Amino acid sequence: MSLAYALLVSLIHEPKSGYDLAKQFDGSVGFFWQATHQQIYRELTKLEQQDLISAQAIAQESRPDKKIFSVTDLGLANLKTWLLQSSDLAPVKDEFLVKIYAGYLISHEAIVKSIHDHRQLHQRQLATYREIEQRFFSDFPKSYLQSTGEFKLLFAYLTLRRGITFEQGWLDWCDDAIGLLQNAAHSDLGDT
Amino acid sequence: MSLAYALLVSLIHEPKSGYDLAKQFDGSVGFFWQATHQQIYRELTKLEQQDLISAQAIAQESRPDKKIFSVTDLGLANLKTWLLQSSDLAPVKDEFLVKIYAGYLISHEAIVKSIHDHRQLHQRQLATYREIEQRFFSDFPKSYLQSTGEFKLLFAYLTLRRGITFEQGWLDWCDDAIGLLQNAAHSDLGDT
DNA sequence: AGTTATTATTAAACTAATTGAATATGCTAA
DNA sequence: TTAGCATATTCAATTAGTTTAATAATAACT
Repeated sequence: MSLAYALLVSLIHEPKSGYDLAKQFDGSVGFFWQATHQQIYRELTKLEQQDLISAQAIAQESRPDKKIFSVTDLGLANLKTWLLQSSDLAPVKDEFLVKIYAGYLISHEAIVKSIHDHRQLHQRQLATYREIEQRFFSDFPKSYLQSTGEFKLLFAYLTLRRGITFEQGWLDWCDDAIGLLQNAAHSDLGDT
Repeated sequence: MSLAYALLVSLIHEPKSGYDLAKQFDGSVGFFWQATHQQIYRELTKLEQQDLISAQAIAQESRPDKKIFSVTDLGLANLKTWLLQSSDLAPVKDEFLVKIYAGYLISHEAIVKSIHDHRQLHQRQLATYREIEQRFFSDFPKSYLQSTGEFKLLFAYLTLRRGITFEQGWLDWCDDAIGLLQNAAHSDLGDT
């Protein structure tokens, strides 16, 4: 259900093909809602049947032909209705935290290593966000407050900021956790 | 796949029935991995067939009979193997962020209201975590470093800390976002 | 010339997850 | 006393998501 709306949001931001959507939705909606190309193409077919989007066939010479999808008036109306509905908290489903919870079952070193590895993944994700920030939002929010109208950017900026503090929160947690585990290891060996 | 391991983790922490598992797994694993009772009962059946867990039928007088599941040696071995494998970043799937991204399509007031509403949900979740912290971990990590052996608690504490900073991060973001939107609204109306 | 990579879409099979009930027992409160 | 609630589990149907791969066109490298 939400996938449909995520696609509408991406398409209203900028009309595009299923292939474009499959590559990270467009580098922004894709950061907080992903799906495989299979899922996307199937959903697009459904959305077209419901007249929420319409396809424009583009014949290409140097590449296979493609279909560019745009949101219809009906689709936009549907989307706006959805936007006004309140959202539940997104259920957290984090395999890594399940593993941490059961960390007492394996060796200290193994857990510290897995936290360290995981930290790197978050570090990389943060770097990606930082790049986007520099490239597109280096003058936010100062410059924003002088110009009017381009609200699209403001909202993209808000979601980006959430991504950044989320990843930073993970990095802090990893450092914290490794510290605690090393303290625990020391007090286990040293102080008797 | 991961559901199976989440169940094993919860059951190794403490053997319990499908019904118990369905009520938030046990108030801890359930915070970062949830499933409906349907899903849980089906998965338990599978796990039993694979000899990863074993059931003990408990006849009860004042209540319907139940089955208490425990993790078998095979189950524990499987679990440990899984624990040693590295985890990908948990994919973020957050409907609320999709709505924020499309916030420019609806009125300023509507967005601010939805952020405010969402903030309350996170506030409540944070309060839940804080209660758990006070009830079970009020002396952490100080007291922990003096005692040895009870690693179970340490790891539960680590996951709880992640939950707390996650929710606090959301609260900060909401305040930030509302502030930015109100500034934007002011500069729109006031400064011409 | 042939292999690999990228763009672009579709098909089929399967697994996981959600939704809505049904069933059964006994307790509690109107 | 009977309606509703908490415990406890199971069935059926549907929807969502994953996996694997087929198809097709061209670019780009070797």
